[in-house]
Amino acid sequence: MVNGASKRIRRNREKILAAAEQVFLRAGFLGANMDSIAEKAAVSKQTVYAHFQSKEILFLEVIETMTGGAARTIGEDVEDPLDDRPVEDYLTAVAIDQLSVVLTPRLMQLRRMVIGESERFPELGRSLYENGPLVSIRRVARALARYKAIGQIRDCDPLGAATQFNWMVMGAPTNAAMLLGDSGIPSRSELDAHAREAVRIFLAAYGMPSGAGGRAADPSTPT
Amino acid sequence: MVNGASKRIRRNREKILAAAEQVFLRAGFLGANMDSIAEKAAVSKQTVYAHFQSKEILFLEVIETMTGGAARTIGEDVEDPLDDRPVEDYLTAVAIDQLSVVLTPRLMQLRRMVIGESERFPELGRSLYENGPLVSIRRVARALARYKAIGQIRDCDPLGAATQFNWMVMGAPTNAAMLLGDSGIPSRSELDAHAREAVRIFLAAYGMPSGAGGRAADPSTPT
DNA sequence: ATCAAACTAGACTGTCCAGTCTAATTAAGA
DNA sequence: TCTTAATTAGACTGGACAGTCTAGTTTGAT
Repeated sequence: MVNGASKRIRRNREKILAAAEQVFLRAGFLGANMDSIAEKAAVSKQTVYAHFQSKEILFLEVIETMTGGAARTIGEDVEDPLDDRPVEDYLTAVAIDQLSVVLTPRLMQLRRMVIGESERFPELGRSLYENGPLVSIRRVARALARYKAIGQIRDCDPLGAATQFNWMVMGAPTNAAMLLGDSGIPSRSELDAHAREAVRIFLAAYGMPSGAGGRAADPSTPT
Repeated sequence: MVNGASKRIRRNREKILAAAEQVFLRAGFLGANMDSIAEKAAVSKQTVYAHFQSKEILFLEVIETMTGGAARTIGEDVEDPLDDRPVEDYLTAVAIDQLSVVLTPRLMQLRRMVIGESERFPELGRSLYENGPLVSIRRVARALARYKAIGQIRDCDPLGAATQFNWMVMGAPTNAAMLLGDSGIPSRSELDAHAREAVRIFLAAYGMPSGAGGRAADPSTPT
């Protein structure tokens, strides 16, 4: 080959990363074992070590890749509101988008792993926080600032309001999923209802008193 | 001794449990090692095994004790509102109480541990969920039902509203603490402000439109 | 004072596993 | 086709660690 990385090399690398992801997510760093990763990747143990110098390096590579990947996925769907949707519609769309991207078994397992290993690898926790919640919150804050400017929501600190909104939407389902396992992940329709209820509450507090964008608050159909 | 368990036996048992708690919380189940538990307890390894037949049994004992203990602590401070405090005062007191009980390094470490081991020991996750969030939520739901009956909040599903309230209060700080470590635990005054803001938002959505118990919503001073 | 139960130090066993080594095989670019 | 880098199976080393064993010591109830 003329310059580095033939097809086979890249393919093996991917196979190893995929296998390692499965094994690490299920067993954690200490519980995982390099022989089973090699076996699952259908590759010799030697090849694993040819690609990644140590268990720790492989682990970090897997987690960082997943963390970054998740960050990229969120926000591809709902672009910032350069359009002029009413706040309620925008917030509902964002909420549903986030819930359906984040509340998957794969990402919930990642989150459990990172939390569990956060004593051993604190930087992973910080990275997941900054690539996850913080990205979403900042995006919503930007939108809220714009909605505030055009008088669709009250005067408030956009970042603070966005933080509140974020955890009103994500708090209950993520915490349930953390402690109850993947069976704690709500169904699509539960998730939808939850998003709408969160938006309703948020706008009752931050929306305009009555006129303008926000419809009057309707306290029926709670979670 | 006349009947079982002399002082020494109980004392050793406590020493072992205390040492095990420290070691397990720091290192997790797999990362912990029985020799260091024995050493930290200032007890021989043999004695550890005389009290607890295996690492797993000791681990479960430690975690279950902590989980139950935490549940008992919450709610000792704020009794149900047999008194006739206004909703706002009651909810604020509950929020501050919960935040200050739950957001301690020790309980946050327990939570991280349980989440991290929830693949290996799923029952611990369920137990922590039922002894933690669920207890608080049900307590608030009972109170909300009463406040609804006396017309201090709107008509709503008390359990759903209590769930919303719980995660508005606990969502942001616990999630931050999970991923950012104990440095993510907010100070007493941040915690206070956060509790008040959560109550404000909650009452904007669930409180009575204007008169009665809830003061008019005031959107200044967000998180 | 006696004696049984609890405890001690520390050596020991068996298992698991990260990481290495070897010698042979395969594949792909020139 | 030739050559070189990548890969393979599997044996091997060394360390960590759960759990046991032994032989002797302390403790506390009677």
